[in-house]
Amino acid sequence: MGRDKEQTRQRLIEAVGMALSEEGFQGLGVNAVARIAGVDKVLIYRYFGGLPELMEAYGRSQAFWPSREEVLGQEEEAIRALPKEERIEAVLLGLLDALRQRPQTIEVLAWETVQQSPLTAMLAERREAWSREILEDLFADAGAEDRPLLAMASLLVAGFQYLLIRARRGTVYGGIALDTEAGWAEVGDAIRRACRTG
Amino acid sequence: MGRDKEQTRQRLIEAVGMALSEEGFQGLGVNAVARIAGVDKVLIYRYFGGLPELMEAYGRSQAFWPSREEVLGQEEEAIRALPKEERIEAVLLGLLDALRQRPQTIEVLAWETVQQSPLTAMLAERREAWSREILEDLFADAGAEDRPLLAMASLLVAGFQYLLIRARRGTVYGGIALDTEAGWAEVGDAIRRACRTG
DNA sequence: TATAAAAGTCACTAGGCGGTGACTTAAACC
DNA sequence: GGTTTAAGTCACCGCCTAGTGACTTTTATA
Repeated sequence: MGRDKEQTRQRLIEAVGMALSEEGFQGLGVNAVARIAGVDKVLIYRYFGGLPELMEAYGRSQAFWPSREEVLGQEEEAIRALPKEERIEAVLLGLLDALRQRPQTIEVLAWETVQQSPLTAMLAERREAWSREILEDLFADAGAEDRPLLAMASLLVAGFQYLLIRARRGTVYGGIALDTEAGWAEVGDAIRRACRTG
Repeated sequence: MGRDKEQTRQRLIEAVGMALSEEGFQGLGVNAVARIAGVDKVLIYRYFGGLPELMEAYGRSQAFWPSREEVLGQEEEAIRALPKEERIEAVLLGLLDALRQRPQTIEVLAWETVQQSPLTAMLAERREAWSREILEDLFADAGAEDRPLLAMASLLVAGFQYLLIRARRGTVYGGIALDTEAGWAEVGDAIRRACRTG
């Protein structure tokens, strides 16, 4: 390959994503990333300062969290017209589907549970910002009396995120088969059931 | 200390628990465990065969999951008389409280999400067996039509387990303050709300 | 075209890890 | 009391990691 600093930077950033999907965050180190990028590891230090900064660049380059359109689909206006409970339901189901398409996000979520790093901190902050944004956008009509509903929504998100994390390696959790579509359909039904509350 | 093989074995097993609570499973290795036990690491190999086997002994020595009495408290008979939804609610709230008292269990749960090992497989199997047992014991009257309710229960358990895992390092998740009693009260309310469903 | 600056390579250090063989020391038993 | 056996210590190995300094090669520019 030619000598192109910007391209090499890009290769390194992409290598982080590859390392993450191929080996998980466990096998993430300067040596592995450099090897995957086909580049000398010293360039990680020269171009980024170190692995944490490279990770941060990777974090910035990726859309870890789905857009509102991706979560809500085409029927956004219809969803806005729904009562709060069903709106929550639609958001949660959309988010679950969107996250199932994002193995790298799941990997970083798993990472967040065991390590503090600039990347995980940034991602956590983004996630909180994302939920605040969705909240203000779709639930502008929510008041203090709706706080329990929103707390339940957070609990449900926590639940299926945990299941997504476990599904990477395990196959069953609490009787739910995480490696089958039927199992995830049960999860969807459980979300619906929890939201249909009064 | 005197030369007492059994006592040294015990010290090593306890050291695993200490290492787990003090440094998390990340800082878990033969060197760390031996240092904490105040013992030479070679004894880990001599007495157990290696770290995995020592971990297994630790796994066997610990009651990671609370007993039925611990989850249900004194009012077990009263709970048994409740309708299924409220029974589930009582079990979930009891389990949440019990797990909050068990930092080592939380640590192992976090571990399970990132590593496959004979030990984590064993612990996962135990957890599944535990929930099957509770199910058969407290929900013997449940049929196929109650499966959605039980799936929701699993999702809620997954949710608060994830929050417990995150609470070790993070402080807030989805707007819930994980480092305050008020935050956990919100979680409890969310569980109640989800169970009060038709 | 000569030169300077940047891109990329290579060899090395220091330290932590899991794991092992050879040793010393204490206890148990005849 | 002397000998055997097991408990515990120590020094070391090979491997992998993060990180660095010195080197070569290419490119751009004067």
